[in-house]
Amino acid sequence: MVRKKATLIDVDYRIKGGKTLVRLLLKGRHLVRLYDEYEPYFYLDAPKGAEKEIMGAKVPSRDRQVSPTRCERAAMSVLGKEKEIWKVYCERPYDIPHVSGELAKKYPVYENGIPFGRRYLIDKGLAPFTELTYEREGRFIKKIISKRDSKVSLRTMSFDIETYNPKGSPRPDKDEVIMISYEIDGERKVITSKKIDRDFVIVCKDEREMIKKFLETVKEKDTEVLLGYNSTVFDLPYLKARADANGLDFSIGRDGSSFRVRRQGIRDVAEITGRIHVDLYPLVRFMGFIGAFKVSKYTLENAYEELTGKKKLMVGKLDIWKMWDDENLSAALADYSRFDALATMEIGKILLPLMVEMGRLTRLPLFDVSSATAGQLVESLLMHKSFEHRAVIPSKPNDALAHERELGPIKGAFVKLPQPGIYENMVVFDFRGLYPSIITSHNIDPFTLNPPKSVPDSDCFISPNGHRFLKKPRGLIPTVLEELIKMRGEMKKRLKKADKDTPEHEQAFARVQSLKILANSYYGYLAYPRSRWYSRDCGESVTAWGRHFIQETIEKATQSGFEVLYGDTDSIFLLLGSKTKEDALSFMKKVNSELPGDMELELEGFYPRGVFVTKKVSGDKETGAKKKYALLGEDGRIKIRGFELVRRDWSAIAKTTQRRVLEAILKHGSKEMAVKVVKDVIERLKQGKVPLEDLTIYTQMRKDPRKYDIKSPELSAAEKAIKMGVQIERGTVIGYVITKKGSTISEKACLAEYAQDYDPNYYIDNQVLPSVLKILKELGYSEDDLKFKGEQKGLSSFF
DNA sequence: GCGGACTGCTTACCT
DNA sequence: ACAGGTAAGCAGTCCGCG
Repeated sequence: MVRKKATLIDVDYRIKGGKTLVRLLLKGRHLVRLYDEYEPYFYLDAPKGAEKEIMGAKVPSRDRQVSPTRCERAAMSVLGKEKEIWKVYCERPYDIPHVSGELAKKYPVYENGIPFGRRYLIDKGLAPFTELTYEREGRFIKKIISKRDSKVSLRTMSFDIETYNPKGSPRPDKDEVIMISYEIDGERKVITSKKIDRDFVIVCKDEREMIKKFLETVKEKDTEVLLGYNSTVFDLPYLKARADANGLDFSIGRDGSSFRVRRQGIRDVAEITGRIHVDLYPLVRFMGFIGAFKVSKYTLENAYEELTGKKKLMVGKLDIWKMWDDENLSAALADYSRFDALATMEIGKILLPLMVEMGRLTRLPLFDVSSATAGQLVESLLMHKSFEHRAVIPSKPNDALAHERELGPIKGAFVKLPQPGIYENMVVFDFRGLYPSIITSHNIDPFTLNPPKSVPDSDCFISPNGHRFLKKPRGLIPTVLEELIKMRGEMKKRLKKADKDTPEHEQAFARVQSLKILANSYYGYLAYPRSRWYSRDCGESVTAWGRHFIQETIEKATQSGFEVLYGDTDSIFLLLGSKTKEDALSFMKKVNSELPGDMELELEGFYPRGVFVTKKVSGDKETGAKKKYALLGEDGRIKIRGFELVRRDWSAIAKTTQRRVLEAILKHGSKEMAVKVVKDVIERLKQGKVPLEDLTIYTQMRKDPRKYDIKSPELSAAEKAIKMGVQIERGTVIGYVITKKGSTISEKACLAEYAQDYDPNYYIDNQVLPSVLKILKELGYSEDDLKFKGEQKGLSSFF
C-alpha cells in the first residue's frame, strides 16, 4: 500500500471482466490513471414487496438481455418526503437506461441519466482540481484520505491550421493543409511544407509529414490541454480528413486514438482520449451569452482584440492561397499563422482560469465545464448537494413532458413605459440579485411548494399569485443559492485585499465571476422545461414577486415625490427634480427597511442627463420605447442601452454617427453640433467617400441558409456568396453591404468581401437618419419638420 | 398603380 | 437547450382610392 498525493483532473469508466471500473485521471508530478470499482445504480419508488418483480425485469441492453444484479431498500428524501425506496444495481452503466426504462413503465424512477463518471464524483464527494491524498495498490485506489483545493497547472498547447483555398472555402477532400501553427511552453512554431525563411518555421517535405510532425509534437510535449478556435468544427475534422487522404492515422489521443465527436445540446463537442480538448469559440460565445465577457463579433481576431486590448496581425481570408503561391508573401502568411496560435493561447489564458474555478464550484471536469450549458452547470452542483442532503435526484423529463412544459411559457418581468424626452438629474436604483434574493428570501423550491392545507398560512410565504411555500425547513435550491451568495461576498473581500496581477487575485476574480454566473442561472433553471427541478409554480412565483417588488417601489417613489421615468425588471429610474441626492438615498434606505430577507435595493448611480426616445410605429400613436436609453454619468461616460449603436446588425457609419449625436447632446448640450455631425456624414456618404468597412452590416444566419421562409438582405447576400464557393452555414456571421445594383434592398445586398460600391441613399435614409432622428426629435424637431411631407426623395433631402 | 397600414419572419437586444 | 419582454428591419399583402 502506497500513500500518494495528486490532483484530480478527469474521470470516466471502463468495463473489465464484467466489472465496471471508474478510471481517474490524476496529476501529481506526472499524469496517472488509477481505477476504482464502483457499481452503477438507480432508484425506484416501488412497494416493499416488489423485489421479485424488480429482479425479474429482463430487457435488451447493448449486446444482450440484462437484469438488475441486486437491489436493496434505501431511506431517502423523495420529492420532499422521507420514505423507503429501492436502490437497484446493474452490471454496466449503459444497462441503467434500459432497465430503468422498463421499470419506469410501472413505478417512478429517480437519478437516471447521470454519466457514470459524474455519478462516482457525486457519491464520493469529489471535485476536479482538488488534491487527493490516497492509498493505492497497483493501479487501484484503495482509500481517499483527504482532499483540498489545489493549484495545478496543465501543459497547454494552442494550435491552428491554414488551408489552401482557391475556391473561397477550402475543400477537405482536395485542398491541402499548408500550415499548422502551435504554441506550448512559450515555444511558438509553424509547421509547413515550403522553405520559408523564418526561424520559427519547421519545414516538412509534404503535407503528410506536416501532419505527422504535428501529431508527434502533441505527443512528445505530453500535451494535457489542447486549445483551438472552432477546432471542433474546422481544424480537427480538416486535419483528420487530410490525414485520411494521406493514408495516415490521426492518432492525437494519448492512446493513439483519433477524436470523437458527440452531440451536446445543439452543438457538437470533440473529445480526445487522455487530453482535454477545449474549443474556445463556443466558449467565447457562451461567455457573451451569460454576460461574463461580451465581444461584438466571435471571430478569433475580434475576440483576441477585445479580450486583450491588443491588435492582431491579419490577412484577408480569401487571399491565403494567393499568399501561399507567391514566394514573396508566404513568409507573411507564416507570421499570420503563428499569430493565430498566439491569439488562441492568449484567449485560453483568460478563459481557462474561469473554467477551472467553475469546474471546482460545479464539480465538473475541465472538458465538461468548457462545453457545458448554463443548465448543466446549475444541475451539476444541485445533484451533488442533493446527494449530500440524502435527497433523491429528480429524473430528467422525457421529451413529451418537456414539450408539454414548453407550451405554457411563464409570465416574466415588468417593464415601465418611459415618457420620451431629455431629462436632467436622475438617480437609478436596482435590486441586487433580484431573482436569487427572491428565491432565498421566500424559500422557493419545488419541495417547499404547496404544503398540505393543514399547514397554516402563518408558516408559509405566499406569492402574489397565491402559491404557498413552507418557511421551514429550508429547500435545497434556496440553501445552495444562499451558500453561493455568501461565498461570493467573502470572495469579493478577498479580491479587494489581493494585489493585482497575482495568482491570488486572478483566482479570486475567477471565483467571484463563476459564483455570479451560477447564482444568476438558478431562476432560469427552475423554469427550464428540461430541468430536473422544473417547477412552473416556482418560476411563476419568482417573477410574480419580482413584478410585485418593482411596482411597489415605483409607487413608494411616487408617493415620496419622485417622478419615476422608467424601470425594467429590477431597476427604477427617478427624476430628482427639486429633491437632493440625500433625499434619494434616504428613500432607498426606507425601501430597504421594508424589504424581506436578503432583498436589497442598491444605488446604481446618479446621472446628470439622459434621453428616452419614441418608439417607431406605423400610424400616429406615439409612445416611448422600452429598453432603449442613454445616460450621461457623473464621470462623463455615456451608458447606452438598446440603441442601434449597441447592435451589430447596424453599420458602423450609423453607429458612430449616433454616438456623436448623443455625445453632442448629452455632454455638450448642443443640438447645433449634433446637426453638423449628421450633415457632414451625409455629405461624405453622398460623395462616396465612406470606406466599405464602415458600411458593412453584420448578421448571424441562425438557420441553415436553405431553410428560410423569406428572403432578407443577409440571406440574399449569403446566397450570392454561396454561388461563388463561400461556405456559409447555420451560425455563420456574415457581413454585407448594400450596393447600387438591384431594386429591392435584398437584391442590392452583397457580401462585404465582394462589394465594389455602395448605395448612398440607403445608408442615408435607412441607416444614418433613422438612428439619429429619433434622438434629434427629442430636441424639438417635429415629425413634419423631419419628414418633408409629400417630398418623394425621402429624408435625405432634409439635410 | 401607388402609398400607408399591417402582419409575419427574423435578429439582436435588456434584465 | 437557463427565462421572458421588447424594438425594429424588410418582404409581402391588403386596402383605399370613384
